[in-house]
Amino acid sequence: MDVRTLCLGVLSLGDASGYEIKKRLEDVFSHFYDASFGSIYPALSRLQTEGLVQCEHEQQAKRPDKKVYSLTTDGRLALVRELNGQPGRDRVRSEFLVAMCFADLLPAAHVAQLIDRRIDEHQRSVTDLAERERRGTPAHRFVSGYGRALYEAAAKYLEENRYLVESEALLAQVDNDRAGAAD
Amino acid sequence: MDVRTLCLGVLSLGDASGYEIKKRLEDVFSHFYDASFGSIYPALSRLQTEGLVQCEHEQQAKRPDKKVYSLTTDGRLALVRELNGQPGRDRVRSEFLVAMCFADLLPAAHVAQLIDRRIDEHQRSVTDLAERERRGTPAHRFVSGYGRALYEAAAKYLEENRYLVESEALLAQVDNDRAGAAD
DNA sequence: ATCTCTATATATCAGTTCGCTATATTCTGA
DNA sequence: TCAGAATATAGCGAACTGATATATAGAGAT
Repeated sequence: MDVRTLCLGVLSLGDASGYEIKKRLEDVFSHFYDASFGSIYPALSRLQTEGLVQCEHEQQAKRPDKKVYSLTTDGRLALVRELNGQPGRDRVRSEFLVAMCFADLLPAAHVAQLIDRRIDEHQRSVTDLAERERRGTPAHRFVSGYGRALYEAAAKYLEENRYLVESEALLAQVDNDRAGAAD
Repeated sequence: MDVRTLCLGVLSLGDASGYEIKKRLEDVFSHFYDASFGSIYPALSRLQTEGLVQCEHEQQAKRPDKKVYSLTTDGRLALVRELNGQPGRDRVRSEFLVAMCFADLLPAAHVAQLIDRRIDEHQRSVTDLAERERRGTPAHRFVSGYGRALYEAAAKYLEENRYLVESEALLAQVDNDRAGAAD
């Protein structure tokens, strides 16, 4: 699955321009899929040449013109075919967790600050997703709830286990200070 | 943070070749960071030209030769400097959750199968990470535990809420069958 | 009043990264 | 005996991100 399929998916929920597709991705898919303008616009061009989407130019007063895309029959078929395959495995990239692995190289205060922020972010995500769960279809509630469950578990884990990395950082710091004093 | 920093991090735990770096990433960082050979080898070359790592050629009987890399003083400084900055936000890409958003376009049996597999995978991840938590430093236990907490929460959520998407798929299917029968 | 920031809208480009392939040897299990 | 996995490095096309360019308009700050 790539950005092209994702665009087909968003368009299956209603016609949209590239800009609007990005906004809807942020609404519905953020937290588990991102796509930049740099990938969306070329994706739409290619989908058009492949005949999977149609495009209509819409002139707007006081705004740049829009290219409003809509799914073709072939596009809908391609979307269903793609979704019927096995989804690729999740890909996660967390610089925060990499940093935590090397907590002993960091000042204890920095580690504590990173964890504080992280818990804050997670709690904001929980609030955000809980709001979304009240809107939308059951399927959208399902994915929002999935995200919420994970952020809640993460925040709880961080509260209960932060001592593990914080004490590592503190111990390493004491060792460093002692080495520094010995110079 | 990019693959270059990640290589510095792995090398701070001990000298290694590109191949070994990949293996150690799979051991310690998989579940929250991936890197392919196609990014690791060029990263090491560039780190060497920048003077952040050193390289020694090691001839092996019955195996291809190794290039064993080690951190330089500059390299260690660069790693600490990078880790002291603010980590970038997590990036997640889950094709599974995208598919769940469009459950109404899929056969109910397919949705059920996807969720079954997903729960299985999560449970295997939990076992795998629980094993790792028994080994390693407190910092490594911390990140493994973080992963485990999330997979556990995800599996539990799926069990308890799968009916949301499964009923959507079933309803859509009934509608389709009725439309088909009306032809 | 002016000025910056945000929003709307599309597009391109350099730099990163992934997945695949090539190359070569050895060991393991069917 | 023969395919596949493991060890080891390297290159390449395709995908994607983040930044930048271009243009207009409204909101809020100073």
